[in-house]
Amino acid sequence: MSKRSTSKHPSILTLERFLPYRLSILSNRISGIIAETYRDKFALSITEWRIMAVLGEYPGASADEVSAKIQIEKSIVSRALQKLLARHLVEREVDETDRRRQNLSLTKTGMEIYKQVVPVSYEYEEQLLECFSKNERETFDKLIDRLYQHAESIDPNG
Amino acid sequence: MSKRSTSKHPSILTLERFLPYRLSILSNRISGIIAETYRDKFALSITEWRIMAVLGEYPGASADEVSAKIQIEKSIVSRALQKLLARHLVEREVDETDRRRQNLSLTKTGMEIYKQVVPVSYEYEEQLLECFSKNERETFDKLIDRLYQHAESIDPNG
DNA sequence: CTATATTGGTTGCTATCACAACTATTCTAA
DNA sequence: TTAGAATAGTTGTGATAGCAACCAATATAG
Repeated sequence: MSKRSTSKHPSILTLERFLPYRLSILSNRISGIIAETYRDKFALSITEWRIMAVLGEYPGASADEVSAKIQIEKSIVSRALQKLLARHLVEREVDETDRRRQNLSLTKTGMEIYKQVVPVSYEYEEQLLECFSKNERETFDKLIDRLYQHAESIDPNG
Repeated sequence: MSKRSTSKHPSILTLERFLPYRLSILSNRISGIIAETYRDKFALSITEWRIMAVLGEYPGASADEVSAKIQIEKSIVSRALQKLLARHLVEREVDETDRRRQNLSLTKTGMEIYKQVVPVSYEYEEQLLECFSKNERETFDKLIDRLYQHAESIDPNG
């Protein structure tokens, strides 16, 4: 517990130096740029693209599995899927061994789009990482992963 | 401009290793935890808190300045402000030298809340950074800032 | 001056998100 | 078996985000 209310911190919060804020701004910026590209070039939202990305990696996944994978509410996945189905980028078939479940996969068209988006994404990532040396990339990678692991273990009411 | 379409990248995108995705997940996780605290303990949304944080740092700021500072659409700031005004956490007065402008500041109550939220925020940040050494914190700091600077310079249609 | 552009701020509209309720199917345990 | 819990997925609803249109005040240019 070891929580004390002595003033070990400043009494004013400088937003620009506050880690959660900075990560949020950074992430918004980085996602925003690529979201624009996905939208303009492929008419896909980030969520839609993430669903397709999962299906590219794991064909036959269920909506629930996709939802868990990309950490997006299943209702949101459900509605995004409706659009992808309507555009025939994704198809689904009822799993015969468990008729609650629907196995999802990219259609031929969906796969064509997928194959176009993948390199664009990698190019963008590459462009971002230009500002780091090889060493820095590895460090950044490691630190991000560690922070994520650590954050997962934090109890909001600790 | 030195863009090649030779397959220097894999043909499948592994979402979990894709930087923009990882940053987004990380940021969501980190903001999500603290959002819960703000909501439960102070009935504030992240946006509302950010507005208050700016006003704590810069009393007398205008809605436009707040909006620019926290990089949130002015319409969203406007609506969030309505709530803060209704709860008497923030007050505003028309600037007499420019009657379009309204100078915002925390009320007495708002300041009390502010003083409670600040240490909670710092504690949380501290808790997050536990997983880094002093050196790693500095490195992470530097890399984040550099990446942000760099991202700002990227042309989406480059 | 006065027409026009600019700026600070609000409002309308639509899309998206979060959460809960609901349907249908399958699993579990008496 | 069969009642109740669990699971896959959809839908309803309210809150928030993002964009554009808008109003009012001010600044600028002819």
